[in-house]
Amino acid sequence: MEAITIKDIAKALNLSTSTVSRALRGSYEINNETKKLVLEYAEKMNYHPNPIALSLKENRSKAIGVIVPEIANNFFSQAINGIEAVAYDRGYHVVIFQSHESYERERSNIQHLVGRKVDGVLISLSGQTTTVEHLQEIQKRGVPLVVFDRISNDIISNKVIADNFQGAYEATEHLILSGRKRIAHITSPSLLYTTNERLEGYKAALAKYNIPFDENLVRYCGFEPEDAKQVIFEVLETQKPDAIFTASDRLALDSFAAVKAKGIQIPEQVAFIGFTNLGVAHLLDPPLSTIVQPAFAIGKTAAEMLLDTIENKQSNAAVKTIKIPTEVNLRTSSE
Amino acid sequence: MEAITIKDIAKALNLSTSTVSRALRGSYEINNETKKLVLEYAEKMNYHPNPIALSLKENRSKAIGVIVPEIANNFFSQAINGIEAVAYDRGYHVVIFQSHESYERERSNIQHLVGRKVDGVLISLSGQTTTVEHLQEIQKRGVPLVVFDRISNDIISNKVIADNFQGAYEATEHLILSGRKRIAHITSPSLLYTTNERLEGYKAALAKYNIPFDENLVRYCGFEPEDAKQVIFEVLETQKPDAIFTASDRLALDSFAAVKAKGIQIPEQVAFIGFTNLGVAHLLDPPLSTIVQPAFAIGKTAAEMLLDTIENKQSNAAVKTIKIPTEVNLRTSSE
DNA sequence: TTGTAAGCGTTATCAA
DNA sequence: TTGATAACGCTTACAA
Repeated sequence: MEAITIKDIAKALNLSTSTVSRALRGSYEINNETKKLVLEYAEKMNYHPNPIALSLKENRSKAIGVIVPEIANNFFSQAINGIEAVAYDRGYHVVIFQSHESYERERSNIQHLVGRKVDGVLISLSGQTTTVEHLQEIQKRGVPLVVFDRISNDIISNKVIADNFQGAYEATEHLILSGRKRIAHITSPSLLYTTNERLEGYKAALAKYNIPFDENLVRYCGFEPEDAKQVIFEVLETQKPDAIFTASDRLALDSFAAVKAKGIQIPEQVAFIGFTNLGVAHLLDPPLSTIVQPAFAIGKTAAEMLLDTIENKQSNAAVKTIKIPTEVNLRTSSE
Repeated sequence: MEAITIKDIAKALNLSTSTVSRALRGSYEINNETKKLVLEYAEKMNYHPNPIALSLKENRSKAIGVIVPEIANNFFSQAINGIEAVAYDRGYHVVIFQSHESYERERSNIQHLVGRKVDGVLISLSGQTTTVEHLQEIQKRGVPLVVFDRISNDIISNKVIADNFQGAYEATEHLILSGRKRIAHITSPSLLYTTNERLEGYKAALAKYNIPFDENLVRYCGFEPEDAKQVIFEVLETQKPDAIFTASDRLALDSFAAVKAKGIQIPEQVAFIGFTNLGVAHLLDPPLSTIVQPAFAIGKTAAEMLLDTIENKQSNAAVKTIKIPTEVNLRTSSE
């Protein structure tokens, strides 16, 4: 069951490989008879062009590379879902790598991908990434790049993110309108772009209702599970907030558990949350309001931008940053 | 910033491409001086062999294909995590496709992958797949195959699954030991292999404690969200179970919500559950016991089997099915 | 309308 | 110890 090649067809039909090649791609300069002959034989023998040979010839692979911190994370797996959907429709393959929040691993992944001659790269930066030379490097090589969600101001490229400002604003406003004044904000590391956007949304809502911003109510938290517990207990103890606004499902659940464990009265809680836990937020008591990251749409949009760039190769196109609205599900506790 | 090739090195150093090639791979028949010269220059110019050219030459791609029903599913994204970990360590790339539970899409994915000349395929069958000709086809082409989780008896190949029998047995036993007698089992479609394994585990536990098996307590449920609700309400109404054992996190949460909504007393509930919701099961009231599918280990094991097969090409190796134990977290409600 | 030949980057065979 | 050449599968000038 070895795969059949153009050469096999040529031999069988007593033609040259070039004639067969042209016939297969429907070139106008080929006799209709010959064309039909070739096409029928190819069909019969279940011929498929060898994509590796094509890649070598044309110096492209019809594959795109995706680098995410962790695949097993609702947000990223949803995003990959969106990416795969677009790629499949447009005849591209998706090659996946994880950086595991490591800068070194991310560099290595990039190397692999450019070595593999992917036609473009979609990346969400690792938590440790502070320099973007590796990204500039692939840009210099002419490989199109779209950065999504974990973006950086240092790299000039197309970007896609959730509208974190809007989500944070709406969520904070909801808490204020339900009577809360001391709203703790437990969030991701301060150097992430999204962290800042959320903080600004939070601040803007406070400002609108003339509540002074108190930085004692804000806590930045790394990705280690241990960090979270400490930070949460500490802010609950020392600041006595009357609501909590957390920046991830993990932080949301940890703070929820902390509230329960301490028997503290926190009737309102809001979380930036991933996809799967959506079904659970309203089952908790008090129920969690959620700000759902539009992960699928982000992946889809990023992939579309990338493939458009790859296929049009508009060198004049200006880079842009697209913000996708978050979906805010507000729930008030029935105190 | 075009990539540098062996030819460039040869020209620069006034050598032939074959000499350079040999020097780079450290062939013993090359003068040490020359070798050093070449290696240093290659290093300096940041030379990397073109994997596509290698693939064409060696008729392999150092890439494996993965087909799963849905990426954005905790179980599968965890499994892909395991797959990627192994693949990365062993220098393989992972190309991802989703079947979206569609047989046609699965066929198409397989076509793409063999067309791409992947060195092997990892697949978890779609819910609609009832025939395995497409898999036999790739086996005929000599492409190694490992089926994981959603397996089929019709295909003869290496397989990796969770030990669903053991998990279901332990969970059911736990419910029995906490005093339950009418344990409803809400599970996946009856033709899936795992569904049957779980049912057998459930039955075995009942048998051990002399509780007669009552098929009225068992409900099979498709992947449509609508199916679930109906089935759950119906079994709660008509059968008045005193415990529920569900086969997925979705079913678990839906039944939990149903119990709450109806105000029914179901103090014990157990679920086969994915990864992320783990953190939430104990926060519910009553808490859910969980049977965690060892998704990462399944992916890892499957990938290892596949790469071993690819690299050893032992044609004499008998196929085997590996069962990975589930992790059972038992929680009793404090009635 | 069809064929010949070169080339994509690499390695293997054979010759020098 | 090194070099010339063919080959992997395909496309495309250029020739016929």
